[in-house]
Amino acid sequence: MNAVNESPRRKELTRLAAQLFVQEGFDRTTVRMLAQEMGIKSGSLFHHFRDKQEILAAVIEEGTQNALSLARQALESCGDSARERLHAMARAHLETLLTDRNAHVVALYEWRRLDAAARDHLSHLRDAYEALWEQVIDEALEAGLVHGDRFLVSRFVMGALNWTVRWYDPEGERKPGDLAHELVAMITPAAPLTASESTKV
Amino acid sequence: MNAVNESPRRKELTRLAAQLFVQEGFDRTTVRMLAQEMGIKSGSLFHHFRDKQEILAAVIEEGTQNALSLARQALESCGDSARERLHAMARAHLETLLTDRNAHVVALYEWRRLDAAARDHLSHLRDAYEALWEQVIDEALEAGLVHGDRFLVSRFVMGALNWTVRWYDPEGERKPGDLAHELVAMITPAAPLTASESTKV
DNA sequence: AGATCAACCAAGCAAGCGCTAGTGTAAACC
DNA sequence: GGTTTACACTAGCGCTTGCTTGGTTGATCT
Repeated sequence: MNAVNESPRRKELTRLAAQLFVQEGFDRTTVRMLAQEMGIKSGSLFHHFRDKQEILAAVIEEGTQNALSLARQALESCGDSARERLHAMARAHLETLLTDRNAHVVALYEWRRLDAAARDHLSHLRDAYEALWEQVIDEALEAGLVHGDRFLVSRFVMGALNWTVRWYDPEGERKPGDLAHELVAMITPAAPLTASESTKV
Repeated sequence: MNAVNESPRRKELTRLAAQLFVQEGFDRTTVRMLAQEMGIKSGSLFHHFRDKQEILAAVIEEGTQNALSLARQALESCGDSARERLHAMARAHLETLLTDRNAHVVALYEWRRLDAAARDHLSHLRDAYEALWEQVIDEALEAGLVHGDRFLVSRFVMGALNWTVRWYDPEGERKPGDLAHELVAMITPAAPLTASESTKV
């Protein structure tokens, strides 16, 4: 009912909605489908969410919050070198893309379906996340680890990472840490790895 | 009427549809909106296309065909070095992303709305395009221009390039050639440019 | 014991959807 | 000169959509 309400029930419903939104797309997912997946009738759905849009906003907010806190955590617990921090960010990004896959796919594909108010609110969250990235990229540039335009490098990196939802297979052999390692290796001149890059959580 | 029909009229309608699909998304674009944009009534639309899905398929096919032929052309008219070929591919990719922006955004975002038959047909086209990329990436790897896993490198590069539709401003100062140059520079160890990279069409 | 409240349901409304049927008309073809 | 073809129209069918309304239930609080 309340927009700020974060009851466990609502969280669970949000998780189910995310799954359906990924399977069918937001527009093709009807309130009746959502209700059935949740084990209730379509009318009851509007007790938890004001309207369909609010469900979408809840899904995206959940995913973005998780990404943000995971990234902050990763930066706190990694080493100080620019290379380690870059690797930690990439790895955190890929890990949240894996664990909250549905929410992030929805955020990437259905962002435009948000109404103006929700988009405004959520873009602040996203900006906070991207600011972390720009900071780490800046450090990498200053350390001479990466070369090029600050704006372009961060865009290219974000693109490479976000594109992974298209082809990454969580059941496969490659782990998020491996992908992060390969990406960092690709954009930096060859240099020996520090120990923490292959072991740290 | 015919699916293979490529009358100028149909091409123009396809172009208009692409624009609307980008603005509103495929599902939210009604046949009445499409018809109005085309200056006809909604019923008349089904003289040109069997159903709404066929319009989507036409939009995506148009864009992919253009990308494919532009890429082939670029590879034919560029130098032989791995670096030049990589740059030419990236530049061609960005140029078609610019000139056929609407069609490509639709292809990226609305692919899943295609029915099985259309998806099957179009995925062959897309595979042909991606094969060109893998070939160029292979050459770059063999030449020692780029290091890393063949599969991952091509995915990362495609991601970085396709992500540009999110932030690239065609009115800005950066040209497709500049972006391609920056990308190639980012993923290859520092090396002097050949003359053709900054002048060739 | 009475009041409150979250959570749900049955029923259905008004609007909009993709698409069809049947018709008109002007140009192109034999 | 009659037939065909391309392209457009009007009218509306059958269905689905997001959402509302009014009411029931069972747990919790006072």
